[in-house]
Amino acid sequence: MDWEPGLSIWKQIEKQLLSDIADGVFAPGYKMPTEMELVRRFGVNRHTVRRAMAALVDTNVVRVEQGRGAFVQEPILDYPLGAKTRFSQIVSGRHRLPDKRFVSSEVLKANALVAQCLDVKLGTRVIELFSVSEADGVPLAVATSYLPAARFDGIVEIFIQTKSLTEALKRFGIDDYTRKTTRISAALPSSRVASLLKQAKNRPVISTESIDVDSAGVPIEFGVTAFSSDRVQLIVE
Amino acid sequence: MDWEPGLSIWKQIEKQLLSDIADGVFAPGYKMPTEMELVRRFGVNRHTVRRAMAALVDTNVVRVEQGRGAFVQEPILDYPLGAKTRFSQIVSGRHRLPDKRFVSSEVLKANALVAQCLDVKLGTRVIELFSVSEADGVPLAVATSYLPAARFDGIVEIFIQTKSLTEALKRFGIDDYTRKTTRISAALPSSRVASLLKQAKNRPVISTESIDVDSAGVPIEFGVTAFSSDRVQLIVE
DNA sequence: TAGAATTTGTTCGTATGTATG
DNA sequence: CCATACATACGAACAAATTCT
Repeated sequence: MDWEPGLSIWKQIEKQLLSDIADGVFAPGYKMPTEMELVRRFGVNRHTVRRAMAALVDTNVVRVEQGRGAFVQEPILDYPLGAKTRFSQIVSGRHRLPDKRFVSSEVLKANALVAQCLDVKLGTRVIELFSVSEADGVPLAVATSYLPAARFDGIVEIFIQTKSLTEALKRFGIDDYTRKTTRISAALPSSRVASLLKQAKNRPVISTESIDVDSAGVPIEFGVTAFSSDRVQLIVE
Repeated sequence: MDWEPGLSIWKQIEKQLLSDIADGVFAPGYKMPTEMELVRRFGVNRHTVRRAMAALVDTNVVRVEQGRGAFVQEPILDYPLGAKTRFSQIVSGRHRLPDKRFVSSEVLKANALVAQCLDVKLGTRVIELFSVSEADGVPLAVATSYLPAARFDGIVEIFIQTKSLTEALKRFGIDDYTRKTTRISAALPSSRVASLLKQAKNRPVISTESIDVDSAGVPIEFGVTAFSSDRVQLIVE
């Protein structure tokens, strides 16, 4: 690399790395070269490389983790939390292609939490449905939904076909439902969730618990969702 | 330890540990004895101890972290996110004693994010104010507030006296202000934030960015808050 | 699961060029 | 011309976190 006079070397390196990222040489979510590799590539001191990287961290273009490396920040989707927000609408409204992948489902007896949230008796049979929400093929969240089995028998098959819970609920006569309350917390993902999200186990997830009710106010779904904190931000108005 | 007949040993151990926790022998947030220590204390096999611990994890009384140990879960404060929610009201409403500790403050020039959120020119002088919000002496959140320096000159001293930003803003003629939007994400804390929160660096925080506006709609404060995810849960109606 | 290797973070020290008064 | 301050750039050593074997 030959240096233009008048502009400091670290700024020229910053510029070069920035254009590499823009060109997709280093893709979002993936690891950047190590400092030593960049030292060799640019033929400068490690401090100089670090100065350039620090500038990229400042502008939120990359994120650095001690002992692991530097990673290109992914575009963050703003996910508004409202009574009627629907995943597919939000994602396609951002000009990204939404998809909801079925993972697995099971019928089991409601534990204390599920029973309370769905307002059913302890031990009532409920459907547990795992799915992954994606945008442009990148997983954004893994959702666990609980629905009363008696009322929604066979909904899983419809969900697999339509890839939409909203759509599946319509087939059961529920044209409209609203989000009641949402509890928000943060946690580290289990290895299963981390692998479904295709993210490192040490990156946190935003975890939400929410209850959807039909127009009569009867709970129809209790959902636990883990959002990748690197790819999604929740917005409250 | 002598075992009562008719009740499985692991349940008796669970009961004993539960009462130890209730008695404060193991305090919230602190480490439980290691499995091997419990094995020696109860004179049983490690599997029996693990069975009891698993029950405590199920009921969310303790949390275990691989390689670190088991920790007594702390009581989780539900923190409603609303346009007019005030920290001290929420905490005292839960019959806990709120406190807001001043940490440090500084006057500096607004960077891009701060300038945009406060709707001021880049480089405008702003007050940066760090504080820790506590309930019963336990830190719940560290807050970083940015206020335009020109309008709120001397507010830091008032904040230190009154321990309340709401109160301090009143002295500047702001009797009422509302939260506009809140962005919610999750992250791992910096070492500074972790130590202020008195929590492990590998436990995530819930991070919020919010803008407060006065009754005329003019931004008066931009706040970045890191909530301990082990002690606080955000609630959206 | 214990230690080695890898990778980033921090702190010394040295030297150089530039702007300022 | 000199003194000072400041940003840049390089070198070496060690600390801390993670990953590999």
